[in-house]
Amino acid sequence: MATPDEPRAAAARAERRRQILDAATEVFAELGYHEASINAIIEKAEIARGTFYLYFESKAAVFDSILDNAMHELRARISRIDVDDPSAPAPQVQLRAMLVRVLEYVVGDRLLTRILLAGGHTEAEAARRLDAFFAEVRAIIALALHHGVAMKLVRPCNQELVAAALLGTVRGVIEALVAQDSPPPVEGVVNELILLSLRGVLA
Amino acid sequence: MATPDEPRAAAARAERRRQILDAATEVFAELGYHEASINAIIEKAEIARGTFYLYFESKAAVFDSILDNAMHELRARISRIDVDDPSAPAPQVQLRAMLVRVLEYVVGDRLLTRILLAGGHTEAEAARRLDAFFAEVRAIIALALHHGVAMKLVRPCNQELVAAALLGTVRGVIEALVAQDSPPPVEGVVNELILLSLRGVLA
Amino acid sequence: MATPDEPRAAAARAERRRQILDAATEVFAELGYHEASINAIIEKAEIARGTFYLYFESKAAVFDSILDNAMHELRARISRIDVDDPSAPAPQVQLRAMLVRVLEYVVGDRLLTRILLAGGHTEAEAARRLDAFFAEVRAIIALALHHGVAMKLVRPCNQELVAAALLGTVRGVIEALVAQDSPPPVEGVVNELILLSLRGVLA
Amino acid sequence: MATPDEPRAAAARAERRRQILDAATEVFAELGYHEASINAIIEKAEIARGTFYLYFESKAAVFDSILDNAMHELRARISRIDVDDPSAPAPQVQLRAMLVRVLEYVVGDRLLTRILLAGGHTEAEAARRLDAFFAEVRAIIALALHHGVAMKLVRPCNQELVAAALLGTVRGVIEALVAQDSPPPVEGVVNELILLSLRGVLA
DNA sequence: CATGAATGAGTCTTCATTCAT
DNA sequence: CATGAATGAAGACTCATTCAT
Repeated sequence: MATPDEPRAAAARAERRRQILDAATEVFAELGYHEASINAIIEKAEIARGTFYLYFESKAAVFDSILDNAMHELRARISRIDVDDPSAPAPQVQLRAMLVRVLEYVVGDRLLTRILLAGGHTEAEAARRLDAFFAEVRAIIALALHHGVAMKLVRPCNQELVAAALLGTVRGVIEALVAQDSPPPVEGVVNELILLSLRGVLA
Repeated sequence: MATPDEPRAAAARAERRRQILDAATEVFAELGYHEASINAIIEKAEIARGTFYLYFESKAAVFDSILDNAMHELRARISRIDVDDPSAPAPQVQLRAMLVRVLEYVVGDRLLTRILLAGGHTEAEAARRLDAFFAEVRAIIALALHHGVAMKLVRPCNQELVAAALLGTVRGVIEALVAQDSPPPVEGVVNELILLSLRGVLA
Repeated sequence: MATPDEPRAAAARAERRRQILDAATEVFAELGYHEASINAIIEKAEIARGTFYLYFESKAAVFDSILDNAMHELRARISRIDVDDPSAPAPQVQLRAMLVRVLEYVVGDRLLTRILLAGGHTEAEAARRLDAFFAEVRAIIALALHHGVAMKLVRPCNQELVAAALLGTVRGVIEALVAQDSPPPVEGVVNELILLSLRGVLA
Repeated sequence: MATPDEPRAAAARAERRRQILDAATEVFAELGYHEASINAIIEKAEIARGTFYLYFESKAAVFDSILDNAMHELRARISRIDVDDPSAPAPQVQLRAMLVRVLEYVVGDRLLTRILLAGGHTEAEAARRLDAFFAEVRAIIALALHHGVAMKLVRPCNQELVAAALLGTVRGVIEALVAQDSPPPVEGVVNELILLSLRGVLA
């Protein structure tokens, strides 16, 4: 009797989850982790208090889930630049494509991005994972620089430091983008970004 | 009879205030605004609950005071670059000196810096002022770019965007610095930073 | 499915509210507004701290609610005396009936009455409303005297002053009544009260 | 060396006490016992915090002292009416004189009177003594009625009850008086009061 | 599964009182 | 005597979480 309902039920469940996640995202983006109350979330999601805890075990859990999802999406858009495969596009082309993907995602979900960049989530677990994520990205950049230097494409430099700097550059641009109500087309922004960064590091 | 005591009393008061401010800075840096409890602050400062309220009217007030102080110090170290006065040092020299001043301050008070960069201080007033501060800095950078372009020193670019990017670059570097237990000498960092940024924008 | 529960839930809610109101009335009557602590109220009501705030938004709010209710009941028992309608009972009969109604209510809820007469409720809003209430009653008495004088039933007098005096008289009697553990039958008290007051003002 | 200073010192001490008492009276009259803070009192008295406790052992103590003083003054103005001494003025004359004395005092120190009538001083000791005072006055009135009945001057009545009523009458009038900014001459008020009360009780 | 009433630990803040100078 | 900095007990209120229906 339950069997044929199961997939339908699972779908319904996933939908519910989504509904809560969306409401929570809005609330967290607007108020930050601490000021955001379960109350605000369940009101926006139009569910009862207890229902919330049927889908997430705590306020921290929704927050982590939201962040995880965002980091997952970003990871999917960030790829190591392939310099070995001769059939791959030129490094600059790959870089540009990646930046376009990232910025488009980021601009497309400004709420999420705001949460991601807000920092100060004393929610311990989330803070740890977010740090880890940025460390990961920094490492990717550092590695790219390393390869670049080896290939004499990039000037010699303190790669760790420059990676941190470049990550900051991108974050600065993203912050500027998501702060605006109607962000400009991503293409132009990426042009500036690449111009600025590449000239800074190329040999 | 009371006269000679007055300055001493005032000094004692200032000292006490400092003691609280220092404790609060530590706590805010470690836990963020919300998780930081008055309890934690007074325990670290080794004072009684009431004493705290003798020196600050609320938790928000200490926090604001800490941030204000930091922003004040930073403002004092940030100066517009003088390109008109022929007796002034070359722009690049001025820029380097400024960056050294700023980074040295920032590295010297890592706790404060962490608070400054943490963001997500739902303390409304503080958030507002911090935003204003960064907007100010961004405006200074944008103006410098503007002059640079006019003087043909800087390549034409979207100055607002590049200013946001450069501010991000510096923040990225600062974050990397304050995250380390024993930060490297500031000079070298500034060299990298200048190399990276200037090459990115010069004509 | 939810429909039949709704009225039951509403009833349960009203009951809970009553339970808190009753506990609070006892506590306020015994200790006065300020000494009465939320703690004392919830202990007497045997509910948790949070539950209290589910039904009243603040200590002041319960207090106001209690007073409002008392004033409402009293207003319902106080009526202007009708001297125009020939089918109405004689003024003295109406007066007596009103006093019986009022005193019976007052004796029936001695706790409430004590709160009402206690005064000194620094709870600003409550104080304002209570003053307004007594002013209202005084005005009704003054008007009655006014009519009485016009009809030559009442001797000429400073009506405002006499109204204040008569209100005081009734309050004096009420205070005496509620101070006793087993108040005497209201009828006798009303007899004395009417005898005393009427002889004082009749022409 | 100390001896000749002693009286002077004692006088200074008494003056200081007075100064505090006056300030406290103002504050208590305006704010009531609970809202009145030691802070407000010492500010108005222009003394230091510790100094207050040199003259009164607690907030309750000042309050008690103020009330005691007021009750003392009133007691001095309230006297049993002498009906036995043939050389004494007629009872009604004595009564009138007493009421004039009382009302004049009461109008002359409206702040004190407000405190006296405010009630709701959860300050336990004060409440007890105030109750005792009013009980005392009520007893005096009851006794007078008793004598009056015995002498066939007063109609038979429930003397306790009527005493409570009459005390209420006077309180009602006093309240009306002290509520006004510029109270009317006491004589007229006493006339109304006597007319009202005597007619109510005379045989 | 959904509900929402109930819970109580935890927070900030006030203020009467003390005591070293 | 006078001072006022320091104290800490006590109070009102919030909000994440649980659980009986």
